[in-house]
Amino acid sequence: MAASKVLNGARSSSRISEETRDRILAAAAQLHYRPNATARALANRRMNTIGVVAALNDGDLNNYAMEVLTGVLAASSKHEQSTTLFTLHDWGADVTRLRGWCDGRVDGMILIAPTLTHDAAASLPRHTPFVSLHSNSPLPDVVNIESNEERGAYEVVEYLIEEGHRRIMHVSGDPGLTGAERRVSGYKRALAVAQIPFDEKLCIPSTFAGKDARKTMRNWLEGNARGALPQAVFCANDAIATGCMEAFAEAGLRVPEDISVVGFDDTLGARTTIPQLTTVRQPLREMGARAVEVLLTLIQRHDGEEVPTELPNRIVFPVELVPRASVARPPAGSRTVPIV
Amino acid sequence: MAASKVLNGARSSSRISEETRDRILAAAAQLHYRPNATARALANRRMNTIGVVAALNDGDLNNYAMEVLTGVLAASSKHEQSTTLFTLHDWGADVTRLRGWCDGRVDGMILIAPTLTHDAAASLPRHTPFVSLHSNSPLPDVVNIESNEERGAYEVVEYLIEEGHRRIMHVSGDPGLTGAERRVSGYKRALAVAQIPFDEKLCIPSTFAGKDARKTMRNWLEGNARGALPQAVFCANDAIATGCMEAFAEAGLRVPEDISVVGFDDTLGARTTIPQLTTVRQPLREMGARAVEVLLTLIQRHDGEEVPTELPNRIVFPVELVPRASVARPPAGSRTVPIV
DNA sequence: CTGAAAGCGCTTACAG
DNA sequence: CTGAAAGCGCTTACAG
Repeated sequence: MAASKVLNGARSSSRISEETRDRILAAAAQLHYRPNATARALANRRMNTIGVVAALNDGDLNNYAMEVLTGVLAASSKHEQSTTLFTLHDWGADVTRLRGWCDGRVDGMILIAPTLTHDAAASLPRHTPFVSLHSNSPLPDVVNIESNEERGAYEVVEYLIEEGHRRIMHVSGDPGLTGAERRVSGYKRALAVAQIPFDEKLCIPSTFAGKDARKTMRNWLEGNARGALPQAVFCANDAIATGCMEAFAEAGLRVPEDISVVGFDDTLGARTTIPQLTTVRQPLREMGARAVEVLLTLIQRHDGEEVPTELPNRIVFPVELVPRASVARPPAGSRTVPIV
Repeated sequence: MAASKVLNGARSSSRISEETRDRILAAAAQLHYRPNATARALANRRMNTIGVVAALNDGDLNNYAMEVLTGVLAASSKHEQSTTLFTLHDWGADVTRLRGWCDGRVDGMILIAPTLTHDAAASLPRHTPFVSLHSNSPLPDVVNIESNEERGAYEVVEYLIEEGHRRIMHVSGDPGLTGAERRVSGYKRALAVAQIPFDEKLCIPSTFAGKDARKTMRNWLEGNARGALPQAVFCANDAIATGCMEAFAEAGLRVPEDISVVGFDDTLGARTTIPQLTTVRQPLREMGARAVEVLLTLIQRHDGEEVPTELPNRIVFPVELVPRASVARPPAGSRTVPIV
């Protein structure tokens, strides 16, 4: 009836008389009428909800995902969309679950740092729009939001070099992940530009989880003489940096007096270490917010609305060096690598 | 048709012949049939989704809420429920929004640390079941999950006293919040038992946000002579403790050599400070998981199912002292308060 | 054991 | 400007 129009407000403005309008409103108020979201969703084919999918490490969301989520929440609440959060343990094993969630309970999905095989990606349902953030590989028909990681890595290593460091270690993320590889590239490029030879023994593989990095660094410290210590460590993310700082503290090494440390991401954790961490800021919240905006236009288009916006397959955000207290000039007597 | 029964599986087991059953399944597979969640929800009056509501500080979820959320996510995914996350800025101003979310899009709501006035609480819709965690005041008809905060505060202060501290500062949470007050009580009680007179000047009001605590402690350090320094600080949560540790680091004070610090909650942040933080563990994940279990039985009951479980209004979880590296015996020459 | 029918609570052409 | 009707895609008595 007309009730629907009136109650949905602005939409059909003028076509109802003041009187019936008031009558409807009065009745609604008296009956404590509350529209039902599921019925509305069924009729509209629109749940006004967006889904967010992230993998859990050790049972919890990491700081990186949290930052992105924060941006997503802000943007979707601005657009009066609910956001439902789905977690999985392993992108490979859990695609089936992911597919199952695309049953109309959400209008679209944001995938945070998915690592999907080509086949898995191809099996994603076509009736649900997707946006990914930092996808490990390009997903067909999915717009991917990423940041200029290689450049960030380059800049932070360049910065260390400018501060006088030459013997710079890199503790990298999970081997095989694009994000990890891009940081290694940036690291190598900065060394090359400064004509510092790349030393394989200073490029230590680890994972993006802080716990692993702590162990990795502990082992390294046990297995190497004090003289082998680098002047600075470029860690592939803030969690790794924190893990390394813990290992250094245990070994009696002071940051930054004995060794400089830099991270990547600029998550909340980067500001609660002591000293605060020099890092490369990825605008994760903005990226999360943008994911929502993009997804929303994808959903409109999917609904058949004519949306003029052009959408590229990739959106690349700039990164930014954030100097804080964890970097100092190398200690006077520290061993340096001769310029080749 | 019978299709519904077959596709919903186990439910009506035997009453359909093998043959039609197979026929149905085959057709479903061939048509790529996917049940629609909103239609199902409308018919069942059950969305299989639970809502979580938390307030934002400075635009993001704090570590406390994160831990709870993690527990909620684990439990709801175990029960094959989605969880949608709602954020608000102010419990007082946003009750209207909260009410609006109770429109069938979720089957029940978990409120994380709500601070609702009596009136606001009374205005919560009766058609949606609620569970609260650490509610600031008892909510009518809402089961509240909390922990033994007073006892936790008592135990950690007692521990500091056992370690030889007598001049113990407390940096408290937001004045007026029950959680903050309970910690103050425990602090006072432990002092009283040890016959240490309560010194108002050592009970510093702050807020549960780490940033504020950092400022609070900075100001305190500037306004007080070094001799006035306490031997130990009991902080009302881990974020406050981290903020204080930062202020101490800036002032050149070493933890725990110059001053001991303890926190409360045992969030992830407690393990990434250097030194790691001695704290009082609240089993936040378990509490979040329990909230889901309780809410689910509330929902069943609401649906008219006979659920035998008795549900108390309050569920109180025990807390546990977690000694780590941020506490040492007080420095030899430090000023102590004479026993009265 | 199976199928036709009504209903969940909305929205939206469509005919007056 | 307004109201009666059909439809969104399921589930569940109910009659065969």
